[in-house]
Amino acid sequence: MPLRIYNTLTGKKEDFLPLREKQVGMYACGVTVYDLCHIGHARSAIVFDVIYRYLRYRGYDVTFVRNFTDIDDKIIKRANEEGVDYRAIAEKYIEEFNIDMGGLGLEKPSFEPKATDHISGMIDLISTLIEKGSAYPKDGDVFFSVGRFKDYGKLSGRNLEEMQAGARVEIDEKKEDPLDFALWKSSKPGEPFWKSPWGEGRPGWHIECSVMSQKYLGETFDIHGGGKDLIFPHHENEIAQSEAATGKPFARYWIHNGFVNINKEKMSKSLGNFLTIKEILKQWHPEVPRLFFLSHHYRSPVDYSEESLLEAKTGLDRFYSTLKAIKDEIEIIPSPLTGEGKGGGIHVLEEAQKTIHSFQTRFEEAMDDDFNTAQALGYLYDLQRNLNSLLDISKGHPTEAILTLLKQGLDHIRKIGGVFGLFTGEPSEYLVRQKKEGLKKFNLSEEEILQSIERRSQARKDKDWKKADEIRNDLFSKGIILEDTPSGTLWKIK
RNA sequence: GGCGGCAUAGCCAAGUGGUAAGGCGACGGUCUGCAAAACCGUUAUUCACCGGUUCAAAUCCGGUUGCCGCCUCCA
Repeated sequence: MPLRIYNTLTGKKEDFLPLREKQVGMYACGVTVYDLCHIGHARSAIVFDVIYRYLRYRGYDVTFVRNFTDIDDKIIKRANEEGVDYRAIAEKYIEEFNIDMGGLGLEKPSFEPKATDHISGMIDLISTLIEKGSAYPKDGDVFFSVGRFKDYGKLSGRNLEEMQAGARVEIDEKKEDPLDFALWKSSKPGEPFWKSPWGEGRPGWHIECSVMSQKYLGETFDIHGGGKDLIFPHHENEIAQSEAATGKPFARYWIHNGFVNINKEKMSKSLGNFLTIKEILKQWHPEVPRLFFLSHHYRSPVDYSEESLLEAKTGLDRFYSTLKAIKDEIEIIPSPLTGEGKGGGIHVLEEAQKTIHSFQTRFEEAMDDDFNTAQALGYLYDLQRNLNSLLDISKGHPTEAILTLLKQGLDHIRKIGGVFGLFTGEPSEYLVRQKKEGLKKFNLSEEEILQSIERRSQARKDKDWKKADEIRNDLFSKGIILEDTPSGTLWKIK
């Protein structure tokens, strides 16, 4: 069964057949570096990170390009506000981007080109477009003539008449048609500029992606993606420029991720509900937002809320607990495998066997269906429940059969974790980290807790249940939950 | 005004023709001194509403209502 991808260009799920067998060229629009990245950038980045990882899991050799827009009106504005050179702004926010995305556990793309490193390529492309009659210079600016590109609107599903009818486009005297867009903008005094055949200026926004994608991936390549908001005009314009210049199809599969709302409201600076990645990472383990996003289909809008993130955290905690329990069972148990388990485990064993053996197929089926990570996670929860059942019947007396299944299950979780960027930490370290952060939050010391546990253990030995329960309730009110296990009393954060 | 999307349990969420995954929560049970954790069970005869097509519809078609996005910089 082939991988199927929903293609914005056709509005349908299509079999994914790359241009060259076993190789994929993929371009994702990155960010304009004039401010800190927010949770919406995080979603987009995570979506394409997982697509990148899954394609490689599927055996493709993937060239993944993600650009930086490092020259643009907003950057210039910011630089003016802060009284610094535009390059200082760009550099600063590229650095912050790298810190944030690293923090989220994103893999590095194959290439991360910057717009300003490709100005001459843009000038060449613009020249070609002028030669071919698709663009026209006017007083130091160059515009793309939308009316002369017959396929204009094919990505966003609109036609020229409609757009002109409802046009809210700024009327620019220089444009032959209000829908035409700038390929090159002349610079005003004091603005950064590059020399060009049309005078000093800077590139328009869309041209950079056409140039950089084609430079690293060829004139026609497999996948182009970004947030839904980029469909129009950005990606529409990229197609127009590129195809008008080369006469060949540009990107073959267009993938767009849905938006992030915050508490049911669109995230925007004016509403003041703008969440940066730094704020998220201060509050949550990086895999929490990841699990949260992957619990939804990448094309659906997603509502970010404290509760949803907490739910994701609960899920992540459980996975790590299961992972740790499995490791303990496999590693710490002394060798003679005399165990009989608890008995009555035949049914559990068979059930688990079925789930574990079919897991990989089900995972791949889900992912092959337009990267249905939510479905895949459903299977992962199934797997986890079965593994916990095995642990339950094993409890310190694993049989060969149980150990084998536990190991297979562990391998599966690890492998899927590699595709999803989840469960990358050592379970025990993850759990310790959760505890430490919880202690800080509740302003408690571990020593204090251990002393209480010690006193309670003594009370329990004395069968002084009243005292034991008092101590436990006291800790509970401070945010600590106790678990009595055969190997002693454990504690965790509420 | 134009274009597009969405509506599935208390909440979150998969599911595009074959009889409703999964998670959180809640309740009951096993275990436990009691709990916690884990496991088992229960929690949508039904997928916004009304029609239609079909042997069969959450899924397809038409209509209604409600929400959202895009058309301007935006992940």
